[in-house]
Amino acid sequence: MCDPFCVKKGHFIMSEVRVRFAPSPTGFLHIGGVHTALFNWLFARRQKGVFILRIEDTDQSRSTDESIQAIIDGMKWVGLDWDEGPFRQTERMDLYRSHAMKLFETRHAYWCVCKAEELEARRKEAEAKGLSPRYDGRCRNLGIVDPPKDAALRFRAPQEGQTVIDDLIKGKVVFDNAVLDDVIILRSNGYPTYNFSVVVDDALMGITDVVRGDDHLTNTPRQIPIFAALGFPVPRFGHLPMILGADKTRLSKRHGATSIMAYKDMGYLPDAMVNYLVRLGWSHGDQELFTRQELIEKFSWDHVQKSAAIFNPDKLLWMNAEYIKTSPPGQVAQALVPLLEQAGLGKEVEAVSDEWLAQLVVLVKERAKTLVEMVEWVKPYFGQEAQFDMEAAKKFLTPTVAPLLHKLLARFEAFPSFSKQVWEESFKKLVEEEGVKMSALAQPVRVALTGRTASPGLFEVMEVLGRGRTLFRLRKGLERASTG
RNA sequence: GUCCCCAUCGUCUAGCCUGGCCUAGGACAUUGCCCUUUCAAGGCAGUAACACGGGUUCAAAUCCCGUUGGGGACACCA
Repeated sequence: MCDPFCVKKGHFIMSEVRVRFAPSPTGFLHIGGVHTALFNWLFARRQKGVFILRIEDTDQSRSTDESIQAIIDGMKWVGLDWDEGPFRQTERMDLYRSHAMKLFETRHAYWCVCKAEELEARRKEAEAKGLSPRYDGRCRNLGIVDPPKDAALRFRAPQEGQTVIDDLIKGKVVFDNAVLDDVIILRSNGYPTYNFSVVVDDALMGITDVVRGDDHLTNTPRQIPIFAALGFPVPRFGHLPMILGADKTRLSKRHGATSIMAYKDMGYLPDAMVNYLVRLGWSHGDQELFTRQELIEKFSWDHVQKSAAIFNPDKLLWMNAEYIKTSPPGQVAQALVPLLEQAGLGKEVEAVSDEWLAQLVVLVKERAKTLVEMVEWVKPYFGQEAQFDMEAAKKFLTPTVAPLLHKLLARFEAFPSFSKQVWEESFKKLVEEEGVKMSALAQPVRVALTGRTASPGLFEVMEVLGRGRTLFRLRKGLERASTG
């Protein structure tokens, strides 16, 4: 085994793939973040490499511990497990400072005494004149060696030649170095800036493939010269297409929920989220549904789209419905329990078995597109009595149907135990004998059993309810019908 | 303003690299029909796209150039 960087013919032949997801903890983990994390994770798992979680919290004013927790919770929920970390950049300050000083010593960096306000004023002025809002290089050749406390350190970017990226997704991208700015690498408060801390960390953590959002593409030519100046090998880069809202602008709150945990609360299954997100920018022929294992086996950069994708909640909803229908019922039931408790059914849930809950899921899984919808579908099956929907009862539990209902009840009561087939036959026979339409009896029974006009098949409902409760509810329904 | 990226149905995409098999396939959504004890689910069918203009070629969705359109970046944010 050689170390992470084996150099061969000037290219890096990696013994092991090492990738990272490096969010900044300034809010909730959003859909876009999960998307990038997912592609990195898939690549790592496919290559049997290492997936690292790194928290980029060098912006003290915006980073919070709650956000870090939100990132961790979100990652865990979608099942993207990391092999190293979470690392926090604020715990690695010495590393950035020492490397920054190394750049200063090698004259790759210089002190800048321009004030932030001045800089902004100059930038605005340039913009007003229609010029590029770049740093004018004022301090570049001042040769400051003994800087005031509030000086910032700038990287002396190359001004000539080109920087070429052989992007994993976009292919060859060329930048003229003339457009490069001398970026600040150490702020006047001593904290490193993003473009510097990423380079130091990506190098020190042995990241072989830097895969991030499209919006970082123009950061890459800024970072490559820093790798070089520090004497580090340059990793491969890959820039993923962005996720846009329906109006083709960057996905944001305006487009609805963007926090991954909001989808958990809305009753989405993590596997459905992952499956939907992976299809945003990646494909494998015509296949839409993938198991996690299939994803790992089939993932490659070859079929990653170059263009941005629009987030389509309709398709996500469809996919969630697919997962609800096809996931193991016990697993769905487990995910449903917290939502049932939230709906105030904690006691009822406690009173039933896991098996019965799974049976309940099977009963309603075809009609619920989310777990939240499923809670509504499942409510009528808890408790002894059915909660009548007023209008439904008024319409179907009328004195007219009472005699019919009475006859049905009598027949059912005669059976010592429940049998779907036997009870259904008996039901149909009665309908035939009475010469009424199926629905004339079915709807009143449905309302009696569930309190509502829409439900799964009558006999499946009875099966879940059991003989005792079925008879009980039928009697209650008859009572209601008789009194009007 | 400068630089960079992108461009197939409304949306996600297959096909593009290695031109002909494309009268452009699948999925979501949508429309109609079927199934049906309700609501779903399911089945079948339909509407719908190669941004535009030039090349190259016997042949272009596929290769080249330009235009247009969209997106991104240009902070002591990440």
